[in-house]
Amino acid sequence: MDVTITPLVIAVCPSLYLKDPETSKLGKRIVAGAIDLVDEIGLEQFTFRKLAVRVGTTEASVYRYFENKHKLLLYLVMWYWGWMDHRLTAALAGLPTAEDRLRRAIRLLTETVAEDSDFSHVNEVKLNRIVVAESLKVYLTRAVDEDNRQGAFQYYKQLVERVSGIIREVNPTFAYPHMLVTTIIEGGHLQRHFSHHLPRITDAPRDGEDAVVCFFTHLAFKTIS
Amino acid sequence: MDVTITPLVIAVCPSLYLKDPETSKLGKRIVAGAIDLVDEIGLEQFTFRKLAVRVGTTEASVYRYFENKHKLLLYLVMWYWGWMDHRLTAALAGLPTAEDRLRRAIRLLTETVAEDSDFSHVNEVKLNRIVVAESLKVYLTRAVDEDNRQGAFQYYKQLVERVSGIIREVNPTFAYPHMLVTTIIEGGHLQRHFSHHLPRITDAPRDGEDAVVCFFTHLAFKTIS
DNA sequence: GCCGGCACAATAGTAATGCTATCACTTTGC
DNA sequence: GCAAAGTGATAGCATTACTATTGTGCCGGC
Repeated sequence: MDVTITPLVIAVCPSLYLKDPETSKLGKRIVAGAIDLVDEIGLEQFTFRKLAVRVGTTEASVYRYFENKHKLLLYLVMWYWGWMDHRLTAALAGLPTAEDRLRRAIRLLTETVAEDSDFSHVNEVKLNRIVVAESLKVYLTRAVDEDNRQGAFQYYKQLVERVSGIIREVNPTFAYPHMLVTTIIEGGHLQRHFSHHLPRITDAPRDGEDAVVCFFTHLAFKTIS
Repeated sequence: MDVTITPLVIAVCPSLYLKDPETSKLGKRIVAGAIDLVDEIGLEQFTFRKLAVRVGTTEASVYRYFENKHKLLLYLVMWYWGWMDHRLTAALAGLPTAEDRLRRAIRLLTETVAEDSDFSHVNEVKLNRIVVAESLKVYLTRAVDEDNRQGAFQYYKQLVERVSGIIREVNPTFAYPHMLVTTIIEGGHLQRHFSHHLPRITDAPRDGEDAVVCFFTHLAFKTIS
């Protein structure tokens, strides 16, 4: 058996950084530290000064890698979608029917990431929490159009396109595959967030299953049927 | 015919303001000015100093009404949900079947607000755009739990509860009515936002209909069937 | 009509944040 | 061994978020 670990290379759009953090030790410490710190204190409280202290460097050095905290968040979120796209591809490879693949994809997209793959300096469990709690802010900005023009959302679009393709396989006449995919992804995050903070506007799980996964699986298959 | 205009009184949770803006001329100018300004420049660029200049008052005076811009946004968003709840109640009153009422509710919640009712100092068209573009930030904050404990989200919860009730009328065995409602509301906003800024991850409307309204109506009825 | 209180204007000021600049030292690549 | 690049250290400025102080006009109560 081949035990070579495929080096997980996720090439985030260069417009998101000034200097590629993957190319230096400090860069990786900055990314890893940012994930720790945003997960701990939230994006609002997060500043480059605090990050610098945490990582044991200076504010100016952080600014050599990232323009500002919005770009850094965008970098993290798009890294996540690049990673998720790899994961998805691997998980769906062996599945025979489009229905199976769709079911598996929805599960992967809506369930909580439970274990750190330890491939890289990135802690995927923490990153998943960040994505759930903060990633929508990446789109809800005046800078969306500019970021979009620079190709920042490429990995996200690619993943949405992939899952839309599966939906079209299941039902070629369904008119809204993209809207369904983004509704599942972002709706999943939101329901996860609500279940922690505003439980009264969500619903209890049935049969000990994960309510979010169940709900969106049910919703998807019914909607495209 | 009775031409008395019911004065639209929306009592937003007192924890959201320091001094009720409804009780003074300046308070109303602050609220109206905030809606104009956030709609124009977005929440990120919005500051109390700019608002004060726009309204012709001072920063310190604005701070007498609202603690900070997050609370002010929360005030605006909850005013919107109070207003929407009134609207919904009025629009559903005459409809005979639960299906009709659900269909109407989904339309009201997902379509764009096209005309300013002119009842008040609040411009509902602009406020609707603000809610679409910024309201999710109200929940995606470390302060959610505290805001929630103070009852800030009351109007939102009330509206979710009302629509959930209709869903239960249509299908009493459906397990996830709340999740479905919040998915429709917030998903609707997000799709509307995406259609303006990231059209490639949405879908074109069919038959000249509004794609967002169509999609969520279809999704809802299929999901609960 | 006078008085007290309130709302607001005007101004000042502090601390934190976001971001830039400079310079010296060290590591790395050739 | 040298040039170039990367980093640390420090300083600094503009803006933001928020608070405090003081004076003035207005309004209602007596």
